[in-house]
This record gives sequence, structure tokens and C-alpha cells, in this order.
Amino acid sequence: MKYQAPKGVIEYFPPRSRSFEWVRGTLLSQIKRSGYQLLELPVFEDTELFTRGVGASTDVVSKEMYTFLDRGGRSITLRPEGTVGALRAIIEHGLDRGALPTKVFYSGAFFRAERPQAGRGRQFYSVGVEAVGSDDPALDAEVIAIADAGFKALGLKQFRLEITSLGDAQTRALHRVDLLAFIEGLDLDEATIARAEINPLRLFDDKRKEIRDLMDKAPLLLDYLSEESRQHFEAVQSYLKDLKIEFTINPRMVRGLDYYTGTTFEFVHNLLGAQSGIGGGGRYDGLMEQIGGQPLSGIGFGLGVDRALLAAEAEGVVDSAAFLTDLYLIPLGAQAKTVALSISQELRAHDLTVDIVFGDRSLKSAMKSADKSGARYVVIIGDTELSTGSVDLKQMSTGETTSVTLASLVTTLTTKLLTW
RNA sequence: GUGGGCGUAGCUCAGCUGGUAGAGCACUCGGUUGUGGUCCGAGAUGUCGCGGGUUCGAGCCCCGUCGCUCACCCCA
Repeated sequence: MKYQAPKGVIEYFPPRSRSFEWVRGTLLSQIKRSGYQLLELPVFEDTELFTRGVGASTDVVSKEMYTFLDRGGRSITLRPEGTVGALRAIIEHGLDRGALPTKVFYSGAFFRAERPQAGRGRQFYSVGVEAVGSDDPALDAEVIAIADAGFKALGLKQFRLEITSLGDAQTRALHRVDLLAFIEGLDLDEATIARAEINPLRLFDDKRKEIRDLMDKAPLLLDYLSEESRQHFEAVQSYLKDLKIEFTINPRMVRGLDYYTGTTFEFVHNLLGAQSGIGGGGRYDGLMEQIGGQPLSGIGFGLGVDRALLAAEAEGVVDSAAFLTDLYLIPLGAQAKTVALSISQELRAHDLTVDIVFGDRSLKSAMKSADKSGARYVVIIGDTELSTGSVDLKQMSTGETTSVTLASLVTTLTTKLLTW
């Protein structure tokens, strides 16, 4: 019996796992430096949290959740997204009782039982933020700017930011009446009618040209915005312009989660095929109340780490230089190993990346693996070195060696690497 | 969930109209005594995704199944 990973899961292993780590770390560092604090949450929650929060009629809830009964007969669901779980934790622990907005971030695996495809796994990785308790449009701009900065920090260029406003509840109700009337006048096939019944906005992002043409004259939600929503949306746009963040307004953008209101946005990458959304988010007025909290507005985003990595690979911007080993130690003989182990311990305590050749390999093959590891420096420890207490520090890129005492290895190496 | 393509060594793939498996890269060792990236030599590795069927004989044909992939759908 040969075991395989469950269908549709994405696994990261060397050497690509380093790239994954780099992508996630880069996105997270943009978030952390903006004052967001970690929320480490369960990957499963009470099923009802998602049906109420995300919306029972959404595709995500109605046909994509991993739901099961636990041993106590409780209905449990593997989290399909991050926002409602984050808000549940904020409410449960009273994080919204202090100074507002409450700014938190998360990072981890999410689960959706979809048909797998490139960029779409049944377990996928997201990092996200939630800022709860302020309806300041400047906060919308900050949230968008963080995601934008994250993608740019990765070196991505071939993506665009699309934004729109879904307005408030009243806006959507008014628009819905007109949109339904409009759709009723169209000649559509059954499947499309069924989709429209669940969410008429869906027809706006249908990929078929016929439908696109038909929807060309459909009433747009943006034209129904209340004065307040309109001003908020304009303020957001003006902040983004000040920040020199380019965006396009896409009045046909559709979100599959029910909780979105007001400012809504999506980052789309050009080289990813069908699964091109690398991040998205928006405001959610009413969601806090919906799941039992205070009536606070909030805004957040989720960024797809898997897709961001795919995008970075497609653009050829993966930073492989970030993974190099500083020093490779080659011990020759039993006594040398003892010394190598203790030297590595000391160097690592000084934040240096150190690796050792294990096994009794020939010097030649040890040098080969040092070379392949991408080590910047190599030190050989044999009988000579042990008796003199000094080693040759070899710089692999140039082949130059400098003689240093074992005792001063830490300082020598540290200063050399500083100017690397 | 629906439809199309694919599934051969760790990786990329070759394998003609069915006769019982190969290349390149990677890997290990070596090219004399303690120094890598080139070159040369040697070596190891596969139940040809899995299960059935047709056949004297199947990696090549048929069915099923699992998985990957692309599109729909959906979204991160």
C-alpha cells in the first residue's frame, strides 16, 4: 500500500518550500509593520458560525465546506475562510472593548471541497488582516495599501487592483429590485436562471460572451449608491491616488461571500489562468452583529499565499539569494566533529546560518555538497586545524581563503557577511 | 459538481503498427596523498499510478479506479 496525500491538497517540500516561506514571510512583514497583531485560531469552528456569517446560500457554505460531526455529536466545519473566525475570536475575547479599531492578522490553512486546479487546492494558505471598529475611509486605504505593498515587496508587477463599492443594505435592496426586473426580461438557460436566483449579481461575472453582452445594459450597483456610500467610496479613491496606488473601478465585481458591503477590492494577476485572484477583501458592515457582536463596521483582506507564489514564479522574481547558508563546516575525523558541532552552536547563537557535512565522506564530495548548498563560506576542520587552532576560511564565490583562529571565527565571519 | 487532456526511474521525458524498459539531469563512488563549480570513468534506482480484461504475449488495446492538469463553476 502506497499512501498518497488526500486529493487536491497542496504540499510544499524542499526546495520549493523555501519559496513558499519567503512569500508568506514577505506578505506578513508588511502586515506586522502596520500595527496588526497575531490571532492564532482553530482551523475548525462550529458549523453555524459559517452558515450565519458567510451566508447559507453562498457556494462556499452550500457546497464547499468540510463538515462533520465530532465525537460529541457537534457539527464542526474546517474553516473555508478567515474573517468570521477572526471576528468570533474578537467578540469572544472582548478585543473590541478597548481602543478601536482592533487590528489583527492571521496566517494559515483553509479548506474548501472544490474540484482542484492550478492555484486552487482543497487546503490552501492565506494570510489576512481584519480591522474592526472604524468606518474611516482612510482605514480602507491602509488595508488596501498593505496588500499592495506585500505584492510589490515580492517583486510582482503583472497584477492589477480592482475596486468597487457594494454600498449599504438599502442601496443593494433598491438595486436588486431593478436588476431582477432586468434579468427577467432576458432569455436565459436554466442553469443561469438558477444562479441568478441565488445571487443575481453573479451574472455580472459570467465568462460567456453572450451573457456579457446581455448584461451590458444591466443596472449597475454603483449607480445606486447612497450619498454617504458615494462619499466614502470617493474618499477611498482619493487616498489611494495620494498613495500612488493604481486601481481600476470594476462595477461588475462580484464577491461570493454575503458579508461584504461598501468598499470591496480584488488583486488580479495576469499570468495565472482561471484562478487569477491573488487577494481580495472589503468592508463588512453588519457582520459583527450577525454573529453576535457589537454593531461595528470592519474591513479586511485575505491574500492567497499559494497563488502569490505561483505569480512570483510566473514572473521569475523568486528571491533565491535569501536562502543561502553562511558557513559550511567540513570536519575530518571524530574529534573534528566535536569541534564542528560546538562551533556551529556558537555561530548559530550569533544568528549565522551554519551547516555541517555529516557522514564520513571524502573531502572532495564534502566540498561538492558545500558548493551545492549555496554556502558562502567553507571551513575545513582536520588534524592540522585542531593542533594549530586556526582554520582557512574559504569564500566560495572567489575561492579566496583567509587564515583565522577558531576563537575569532565568529567576529571575522560576522563582519565579512555584513559587507556581503 | 460538469466536460477535455494526461499519469514510464528523484526530475524532464523517449519507447515505431502489442514481444517483456531507455536517455539526459540529479545522486553515490573514483580519476592517488586535505579543497567545490568543468571534464572523464564506474555504479545504484522502476511491481511503466492502481485493479481487472483481451492476447501465446501489454508500458503500448479495452473497462474501472485513483491522482494530476485545463476549462466551466468558484474564490484565496
